[in-house]
Amino acid sequence: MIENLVIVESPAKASTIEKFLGKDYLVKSSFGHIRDLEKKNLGIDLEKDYSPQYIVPDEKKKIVAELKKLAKDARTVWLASDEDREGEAIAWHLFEVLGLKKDNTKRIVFNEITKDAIQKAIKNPRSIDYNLVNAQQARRVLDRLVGFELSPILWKKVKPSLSAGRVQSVAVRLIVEREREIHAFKSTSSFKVNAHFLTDEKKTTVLAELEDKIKIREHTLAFLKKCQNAQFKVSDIVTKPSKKSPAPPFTTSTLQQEASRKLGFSVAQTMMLAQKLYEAGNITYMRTDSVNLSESAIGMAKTVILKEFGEKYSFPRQYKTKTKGAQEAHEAIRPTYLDKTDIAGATSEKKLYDLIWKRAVASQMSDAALEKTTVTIDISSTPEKFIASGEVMKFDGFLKVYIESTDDEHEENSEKLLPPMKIGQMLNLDYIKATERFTHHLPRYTEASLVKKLEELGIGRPSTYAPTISTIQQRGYVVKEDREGTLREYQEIILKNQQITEQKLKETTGAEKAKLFPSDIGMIVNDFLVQHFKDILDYNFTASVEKEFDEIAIGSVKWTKMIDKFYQPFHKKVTITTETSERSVGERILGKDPESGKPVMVRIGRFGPMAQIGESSDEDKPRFAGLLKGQSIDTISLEEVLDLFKLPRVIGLFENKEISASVGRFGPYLKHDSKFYSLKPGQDSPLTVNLERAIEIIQTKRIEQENKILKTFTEDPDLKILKGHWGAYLAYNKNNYKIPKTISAETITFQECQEIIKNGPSKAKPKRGKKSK
DNA sequence: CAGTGAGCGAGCTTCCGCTTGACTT
Repeated sequence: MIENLVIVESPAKASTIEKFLGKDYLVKSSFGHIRDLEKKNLGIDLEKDYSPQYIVPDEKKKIVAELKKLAKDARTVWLASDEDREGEAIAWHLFEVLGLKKDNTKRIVFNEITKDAIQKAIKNPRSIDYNLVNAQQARRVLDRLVGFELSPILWKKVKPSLSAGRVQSVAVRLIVEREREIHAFKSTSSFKVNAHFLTDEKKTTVLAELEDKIKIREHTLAFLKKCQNAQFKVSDIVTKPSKKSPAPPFTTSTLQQEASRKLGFSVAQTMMLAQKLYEAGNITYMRTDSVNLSESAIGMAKTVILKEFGEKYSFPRQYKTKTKGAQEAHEAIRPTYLDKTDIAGATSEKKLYDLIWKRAVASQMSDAALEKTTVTIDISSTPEKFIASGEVMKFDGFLKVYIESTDDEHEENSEKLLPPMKIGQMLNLDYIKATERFTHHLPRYTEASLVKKLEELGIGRPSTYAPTISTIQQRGYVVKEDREGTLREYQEIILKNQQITEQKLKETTGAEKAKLFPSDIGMIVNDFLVQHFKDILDYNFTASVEKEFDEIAIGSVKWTKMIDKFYQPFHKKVTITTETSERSVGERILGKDPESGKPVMVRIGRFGPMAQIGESSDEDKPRFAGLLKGQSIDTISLEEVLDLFKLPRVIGLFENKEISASVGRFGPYLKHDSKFYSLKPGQDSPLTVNLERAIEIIQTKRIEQENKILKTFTEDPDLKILKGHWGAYLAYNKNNYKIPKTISAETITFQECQEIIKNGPSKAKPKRGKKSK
C-alpha cells in the first residue's frame, strides 16, 4: 500500500520533488501527455459534436500501465501536472485513463519547485478544472482540423506529403514575405561626413559627424570646399544623465536568441544543451514563457551579488511577463543554485550555463548610470553643424556581468569618450572624411529571430519553437544557408591639409550566415494558402482564437460551439478549394525566346524547379532545363533562363578530349573522357567556368581519387581497397563491400577479397526519417 | 547515377503541445 502517489510531467522534476516530500510520498512522471487524438485518422467525430477519439500511443502504454498499477494501490493520488491549459488536460487524461476516483484524487499546482511552494500546494488541493480542460480540447481539435484538412489539399494541388498548420504556415509566410520585401528593396546611398578635430593640446582627437547625411557627391564636394578655409568652434555642450536597466532572466525564446547571437548555437542545439543542464539539476525548467523568479532565487542572487560585487550592485527585482498568451506555469530559466558559477560537463554546456547564470544574476543588479554628452560644433563658412557625442559610464551596475546583444547587424558603436571641451573653444581640423553609405534592407530571419517574431505574435509555445523550425526545413519550405556577399564600389572624399582627394573603394555586401531562405515550394505553398485561406494565414489568427480559448477557460463559451463556428465555414472553403482551384506549380511567364518566338516560362516540374520554352501543346516538343541552385522561380530573369538553355556547353580540349559543362539530376557537373566532376554550386557555375578552372577541378579530383586508394591487386586491377567516410571498404565492379572487422584492411589478401565479394555487396541504406510501424 | 519534365493510380503523407529516450549510420 502506498500512502501518496504524486504524478508530475517530467522525471527530473519528480526526483526533485520527492526529496522535498519525504518517504510517505511516491513521485512519478507521466512524461507529458499520455494520450492524444488517433494518429491515422481525423480522430474527431464530426457527426457527434466533434467528440475527440483519444488513444494511448504505443510508446506511452508502458508508463500508463505502471501508473495504473501504482494508482490502484495508493491511498491518495495527487495530480501535479503544470498549472496551464495543457497541464490541466494532462491531469484530466490521467484521471480518465488510470480510472481514478474522485474521493481520493487531488489536483495540486505550483509554479516553482521549492519546498515551501510544494508544501503549500499539498495543503491547498482542488479538483480538476473542466473549463480549462475544454479550452485545451478546443485547441487540440482546432489544430487537428486545420492541419488534417489543409494538408491533403496541398497533396492534390501542389505535391504529396506537404503539410500546413496554424503555426508552421505562418512561420513560412513570415520568411516568404521578408524575402520579397528584400527583393523589392532599392538601396540608396548618401555621404556620411565625419570630421576629426584636434584639441589645443593636439593630444586627443574629437570625432564629430555632420548632422545630416548629404545625398549626392557634388553637394558633398561643395560642402568640403566650404570647409577648406573655415574655422570650427564649439557652440554648445549638453550633458544628460541616462541609465540602462538589465533584461529579465531568460525564457525559452530569449535564451534561444541570446545563445544564437552570443554563442552561435542553433535553436535545436540550445534546447538539447539546456535539457542536459536541467537533467543534471543545474538549471530550472527550460521550456517556459515566464520571467518570474522565486523568492528564494531572488534571495540567493542577492547573497551572491553582495559577496561578489558589494552592496551597491544589488537591486532585487521581480519582472512581469509581457508576452502575448503566456501561460507562466514555470519559473524563468535560471541556475538552480546561483552560487554555483561553474558546472561539470562539456564546453558547450558550460558556455550555455555561464550565459544563464550571468543573465539571471544581472537581472538582480543595479541599473548602470551613464552620462551622455553632445557637443555642437559650428562651421564659420556655412550654417551646417558637426555633432560630437560621447558617453561616460558613471556606474557600471549590471553591465559588470552581462550585456544583452541585439539582432542589428549594422550597429556602429560611435559612443566614445570625449576630451574636456569648453563652449567657445576653437578646434583644429585634422581631416574630414565623407564616405558613401548605403541604406540596407530588413535582415533575413535567423532561426532565433524567427522564434522572437513568432513569440511576439503569440504563435507557438516554448515546447514547439525548435520543432516548428525543424519542420519547415524538413518539408523543404525553408533552407538555412550561408550566402556569399558581392563586391560593391563606394566613394570616399577626404579633405586634409586643404586638399580634397577622391577615391573609389570596394567592400563586400549582402553576405549572409545561417539565414532562412524560402524555397520555390515554400513560396508556392504560401501563395496558395494565402490566396485560399487568408484568415488562417493571418498573423492575428492565433491571437484571436486564443481569446476564444480564454472564454472557454472561464466557462462563458462551450468549446464545441466555438469549434462549430469555426469549422462550418472553414470546411466549406476546403471543399470549394478542392473542387475549383487549379493545380499550383508556380508558373511564371517571363517573355519570348528571341530565337523561336515561343513563350519562356518557369515552374515546378516533376523533379523540381525548371524552365520551359514553348507550350506542351506545340507541334514540336517544348525544350526543358533545370534551374540552378540559388536560382528561384520567383526572381529569375528571362536572360538567366535563356542562359540555362546554352547547356551543355563545350569548354575546350584537355588531353585531346572535350570538356563540357552541364546540369544534371545531382547538380552542375563537368564531363571529360566520359567521367563526371561535380561543380560546387555557388563556387563554379557551368555557365561561366573556363578551361583553366575546369582542368584544375579535374586534376584536384584525380588527386583525391588517388589518395582514396589504400591497396590494389595485381591479380585484378579493378578490385580496390578504398578509404571511405566510415573506414576502409572494398570496391569492385561498381559495387561496394564491407570488410569484416576480423580482417585488417592493410593486410587483406586477394583471396579474402574474393570471399567477401562472394557474400554479396553491402545492403542499401534503409529509408530514413520514418518510424516503421 | 549526370538525357528527365507524361500518365495511370495503389497506398501513403498531415496538425500542435506535453515530455524523453531508443534507435541506426
